[in-house]
Amino acid sequence: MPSELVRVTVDTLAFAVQQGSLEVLLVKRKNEPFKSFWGLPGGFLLEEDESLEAAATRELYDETNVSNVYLEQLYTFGDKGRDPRGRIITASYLALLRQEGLELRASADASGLAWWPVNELPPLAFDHQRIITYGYQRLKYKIEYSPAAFKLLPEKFTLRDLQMVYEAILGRTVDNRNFRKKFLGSGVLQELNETSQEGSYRPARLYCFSEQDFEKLPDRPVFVF
Amino acid sequence: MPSELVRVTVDTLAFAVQQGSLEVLLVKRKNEPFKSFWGLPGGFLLEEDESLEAAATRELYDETNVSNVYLEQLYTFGDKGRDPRGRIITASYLALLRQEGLELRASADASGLAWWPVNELPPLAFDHQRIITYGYQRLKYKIEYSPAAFKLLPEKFTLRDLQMVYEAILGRTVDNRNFRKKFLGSGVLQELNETSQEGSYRPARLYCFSEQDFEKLPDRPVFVF
DNA sequence: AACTTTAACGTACAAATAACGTTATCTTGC
DNA sequence: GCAAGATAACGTTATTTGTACGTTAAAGTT
Repeated sequence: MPSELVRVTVDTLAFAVQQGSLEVLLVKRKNEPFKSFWGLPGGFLLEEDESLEAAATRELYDETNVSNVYLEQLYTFGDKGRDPRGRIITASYLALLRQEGLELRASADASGLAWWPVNELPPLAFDHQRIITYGYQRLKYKIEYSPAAFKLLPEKFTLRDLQMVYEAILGRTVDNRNFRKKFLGSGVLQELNETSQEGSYRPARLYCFSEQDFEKLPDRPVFVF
Repeated sequence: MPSELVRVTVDTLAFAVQQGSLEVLLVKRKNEPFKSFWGLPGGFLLEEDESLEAAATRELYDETNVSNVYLEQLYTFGDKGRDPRGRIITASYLALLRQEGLELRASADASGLAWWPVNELPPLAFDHQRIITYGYQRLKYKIEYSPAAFKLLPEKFTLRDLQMVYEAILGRTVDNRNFRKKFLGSGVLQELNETSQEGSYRPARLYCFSEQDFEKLPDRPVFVF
């Protein structure tokens, strides 16, 4: 039983919503291959016994200074020709980031680090466009049957903030009144005794999401609009 | 940028439905590690530039003689300790098999090859129980929003056959009349001018599924019962 | 106090779901 | 040939959910 050795990388597709736009975190490459192209943060598996998710976490931290994020495996790409250096398999991960408190910092082997709107991406290195397309689709499904959207929001948020996340991801507007009704009736929102003073009009009530309360619900709510 | 080399395997979780029972195809291992344990058909990535799916197809053929099947990537496991030989990453695949025309044949390095009911599995090698649990869950979701169930049926089948596939996978009975209504109204079934003479009572009409017709539907049907 | 803007609540019809009942068609056995 | 038994196939109703709207409330601004 011959066991060929393989080079394995991890790549992380990190999303955040800012001002109603769904954005992807990209790194500008300083070295070949794909020098000066933008790509996903990621890199090779290192030490013996480093798990895939640990490698994704490490690379994301090294290349962007982002830590403590939600990570979920997307898909593993191993097609011939996806990397000019030969067969390199990559395990891709999805990360969902809260905008608040991020302090981006590029690593030494990057010439840039920036958020890009998911619908206005530059030409990308490797098959990273494919990974983004795949992960974007996954995210669209995910917010419909899981509370993933809350991972993109600060701890306290208004119903409007929540709706903007859904609209940014779905790429369309949803009916404001039906949106409220469904979320308020689902039992996943905890009403706070605070209001937000964002605009200069009527302040909106703040809510928070409780993972524990969510788990206790008799059956899983669905958030389709 | 040091690039550690990694051993990579593929493992395939093959399902079939027989007599109303959802079964998993397992191989009894002749060699260490986990000698004489049952496990999923699979093995190491070989030649340079063999894709993951190609390797899964090859291993499934070599170890079970099964070919021409639907394959879909499940998840890639790379935890420390999942293989006693050290860090070995495995990409797992889901296969859906039609019972008809299968000619199982074990390879030389197996001491057994058999179908096992998904709910009565023996102790399994590596983390294969985890892969099965994961893939079983995926299959449950999959038949609700895709025509995956048809991949487990012969080309011509009765509504009863179809319902038995759903019940075997969901692990519960569903209302016969609502089941018929939803499928007949969904537009995915093509009625044939033939009947099935299975039992010794009233013959049932045969249907077939057309992938092309399915694609043409205005919106995707959902098969939740 | 009137105006503007966002927040929050409410209503009506259509569609889908879920839980049932009934009729039809075949084989078997008398 | 006909009743019995079993599966196939069609139908009905109440309830829930979805969808498309209209209305009122509360803040700041002028």
